[in-house]
Amino acid sequence: MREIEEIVKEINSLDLEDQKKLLREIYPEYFQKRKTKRIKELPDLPHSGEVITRLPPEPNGYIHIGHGLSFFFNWYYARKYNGKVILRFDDTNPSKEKKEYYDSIKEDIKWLGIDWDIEKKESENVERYYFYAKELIKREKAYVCECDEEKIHRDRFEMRECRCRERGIEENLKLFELLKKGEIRGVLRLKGDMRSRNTAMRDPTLFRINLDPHPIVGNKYKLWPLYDFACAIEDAEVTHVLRDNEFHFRIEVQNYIRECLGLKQPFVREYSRFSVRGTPTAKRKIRPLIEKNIVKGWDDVRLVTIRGLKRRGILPQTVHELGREIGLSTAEPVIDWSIIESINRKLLDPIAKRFFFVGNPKELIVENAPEKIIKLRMHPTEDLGERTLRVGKKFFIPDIKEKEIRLKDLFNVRIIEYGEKIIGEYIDTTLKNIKKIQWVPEEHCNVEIVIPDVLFIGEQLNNESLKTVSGVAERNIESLNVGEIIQFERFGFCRLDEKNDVYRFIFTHR
RNA sequence: GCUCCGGUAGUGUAGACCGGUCAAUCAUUCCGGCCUUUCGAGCCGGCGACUCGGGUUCAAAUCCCGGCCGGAGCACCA
Repeated sequence: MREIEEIVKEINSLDLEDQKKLLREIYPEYFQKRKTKRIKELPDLPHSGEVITRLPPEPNGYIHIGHGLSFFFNWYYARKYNGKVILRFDDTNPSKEKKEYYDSIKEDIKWLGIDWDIEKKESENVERYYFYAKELIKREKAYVCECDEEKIHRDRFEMRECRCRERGIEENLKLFELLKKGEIRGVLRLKGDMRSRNTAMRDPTLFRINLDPHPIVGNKYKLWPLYDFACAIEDAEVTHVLRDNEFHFRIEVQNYIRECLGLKQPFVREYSRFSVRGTPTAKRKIRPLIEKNIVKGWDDVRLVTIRGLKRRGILPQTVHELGREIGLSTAEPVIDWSIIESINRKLLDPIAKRFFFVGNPKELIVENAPEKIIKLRMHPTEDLGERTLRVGKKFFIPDIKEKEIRLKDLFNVRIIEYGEKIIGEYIDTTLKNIKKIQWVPEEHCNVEIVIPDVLFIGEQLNNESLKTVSGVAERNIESLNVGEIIQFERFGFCRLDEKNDVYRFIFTHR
């Protein structure tokens, strides 16, 4: 070993060039550039046997891109390892769940291109939670506490154990039955560790009484499990839990509950919550914006709710790609819209039909223009079919200063007069190196394009987060269906949102 | 406040676990150029980063300690 040290010392005493020279002689491969081009994939996870993951939405609102990414990760690994996906509604709070959201969430998940093998609702599993609760009581790991909320709080803060903790098994069992009937006030608590540094471990509440009717099971139950308990039981059936670090401190609790009950422990992997710059995701932040009419609803195109993204023209696959890009990051990513747009553009470019559109148009009259019917490709390189345009003397064009222009794909025009209308004269069709402009023939559709921008710049509300451009487009857009995403050449990708006298589009991105 | 977690170009990300192919990856933004009957796509090039300070070591983005900054949690919500 001394020899090695001496050799290292000797080599280190050489200067860099000499070291390189020496290395070139004895180990030339070192200098060959290693190509590390690889497609971005999510890292492997430890697994053996069947893989089961879960998507756990609470049916209390619309899901957003954060849920979408979380669902994507869980779905991705289940599919990668030929496992199963459980869609599980975490609906154990009768005061918050709403019937309508069960379906809307399923629609949104389907739209994302994410499927599942098993669907369940925790609200339909309450008897099972009761069973395990009694089991915990029998193992002296849980007790009924009749203290009020405030005292429980204080005890927790002061790390003091409650006297309710000393009750015997039989009494706890009896009180638990009364709790189920709602005949006494109180909660079921876990015998955790009141001195734990993790406050979540200080005898957390497992069940509480809630008399509100539940959208699925109505008034069947008065005693409802809390998140940690229901989740601990349910997650014993999955092998991999991928979730954001909001739940970091609950892992210890849930693991402990399963340990007490002799249930299996899933593999847990956490990642950070992420956000999109200038765009709120939290319901409590979005709701006031809706109430103040700053955004138009949960599907507002400036939001990153799944509905908002869909309306804007973001493709489901873009969410998948974004998931691969960010990965199970433990930093706190703040995604720029440009990254979403760039991914989306690459996916959209080969499949979006092209049409002509002119914003803020001016009229151009070309007196001696030959009337004709022309055919144009729907896409410059892909085979998406053709479209026809009938052209005459009258055109709509953007405002120009040039003396000579070429109407793209048509002919050259010499400008004679600039006024309210522009008057021009037909030259010829030979391709010249002059400015090519977009145009729309006399037969046109009126178009409005809504252009979204970020809602917030820093903490400041962006007053110009929604702009509108009016203009005209070729009549061929009449054949489009609402929801189709096309490209208005030299303007950008747009999604048809509404088809009336005026065609309303949402600007997706350039 | 307390407890955890994190910090690589403007942004996202690879590398870190296992120190030496890192003179640091890929993408995005921005800027040039090429190509194109789209200002889109594509191609080529450019700018641009290891949070700071100490320590360990022949050698630190990588290991250790501390500061700074950011985030999360601290419910009879999930």
